[in-house]
Amino acid sequence: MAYHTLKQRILEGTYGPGYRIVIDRVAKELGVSAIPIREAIRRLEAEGLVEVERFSGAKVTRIDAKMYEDILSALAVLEGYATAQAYRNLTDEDFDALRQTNEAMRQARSDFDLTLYSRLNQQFHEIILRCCSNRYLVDEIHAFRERMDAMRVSVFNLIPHRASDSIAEHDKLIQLMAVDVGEDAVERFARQHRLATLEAFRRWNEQHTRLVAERKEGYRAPREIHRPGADP
Amino acid sequence: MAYHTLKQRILEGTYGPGYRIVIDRVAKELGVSAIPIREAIRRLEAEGLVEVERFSGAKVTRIDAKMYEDILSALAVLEGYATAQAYRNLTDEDFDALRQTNEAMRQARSDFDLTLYSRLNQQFHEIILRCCSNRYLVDEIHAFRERMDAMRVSVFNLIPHRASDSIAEHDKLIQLMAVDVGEDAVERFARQHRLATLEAFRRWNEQHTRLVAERKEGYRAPREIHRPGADP
DNA sequence: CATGACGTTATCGTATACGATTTCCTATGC
DNA sequence: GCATAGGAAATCGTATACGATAACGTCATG
Repeated sequence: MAYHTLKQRILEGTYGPGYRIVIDRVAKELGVSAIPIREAIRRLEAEGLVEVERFSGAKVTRIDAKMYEDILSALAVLEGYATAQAYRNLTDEDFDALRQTNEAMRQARSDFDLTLYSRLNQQFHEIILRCCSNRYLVDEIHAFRERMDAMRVSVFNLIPHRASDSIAEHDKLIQLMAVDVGEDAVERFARQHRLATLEAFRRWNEQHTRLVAERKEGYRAPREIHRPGADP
Repeated sequence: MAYHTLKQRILEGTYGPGYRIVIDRVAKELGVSAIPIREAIRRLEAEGLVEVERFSGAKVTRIDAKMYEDILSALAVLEGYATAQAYRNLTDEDFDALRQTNEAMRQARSDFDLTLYSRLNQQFHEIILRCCSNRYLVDEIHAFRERMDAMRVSVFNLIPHRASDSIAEHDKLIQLMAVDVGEDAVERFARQHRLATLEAFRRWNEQHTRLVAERKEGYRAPREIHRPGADP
């Protein structure tokens, strides 16, 4: 299906920011007409992943550092609240899973296995989020995270992970939830945990001075030369 | 344009929850082919306003009381945070505008002019929101509010407005911001202001016992009878 | 070399046509 | 009256065709 293919390519960075998706070319490549491609692009547009300009087609949305920070801080707020709503629903098994996941993260950091580390980090937060009964909130958080992950792959892939701090903070969060210090304190800590990533990003961004979003300009599809008599 | 027409009809309640949008009929009515209608529906799908089932077309999303509450509480969290981020950017003119708007709301309540009251209430919060520099957050809040408003029109239009409390709370919020009691206090108050609406809704919903979302079933487009030889 | 004009080509947006699928209506049986 | 089956009609999903528009390449000029 066209939608899933296009979305995946955007999320994994094959189509970088600013890249112009040529509808006819994708249609030909996937063996369908332009209509389902156009429908897919309308969905992606509504999700904010592409921008559609009339008669010019769809470009992958370009993200600057400001927007990255804006999304990250909005995400911090929602995650903080969701964690506070969720933690009293955590079972003993959940707490065990959290501790094991964080321990595995510690090991992944020692092994310098970034891919595993990231996956475990997601898993850690997912254990908590799955206990939040506000499904709308959870869906929004997932959508925000998806956007963040896509940006990270294509643009901000050199941001330091601050792994040591994260793992220690997970330990602290587990403790706060286990002793039930109250929703306010849990919310504040969980929010700050995410906001610390924002602070790390800001410091990194200032050091690098240039506008990171300008780097790795989206790849423009090559233009096929048509000559009368030439093979298609 | 098809998208705007369809969206407006959903937002103003012409198409209620569960209503099946018949693509060919709308296309004929608007004087276009089915293709732009389908594209519009894909956008609305991604926005959560309709649900698309393969070969059965699009139905306006049905909302139950739980989802209404979920959205409302997520909105409360975001609005609280946005207000805390915005208030130090408010000018003297902004504060004057807030006081005037709240005074006009007081008058509208005395006149029992619900439409004006609601418009002024939106205006009040918009004055604050426009001073929030996190544009992503503001866009999300607008999207949430849009969903809430659509639900209110079509399903929950008898919810009490708790006007007296709201106006008093606006006065208090203005005061808290003016004396700069700190972001935490402002955030907490602004969040609670919205959550009070949630509590009012819950009380009202329990009193009414029945599942409000079942009421006012979406209107199904009438079926046109085709007979050979009949005029189109 | 840079810029602007102009023509060609690629691409976009959507109408029409048509096969696939679901919905709806009618007939029949209990 | 109600349930079920079957066929007709409505509707959906998308390929193809084609006019509208932007992108691109080439050429002329300063």
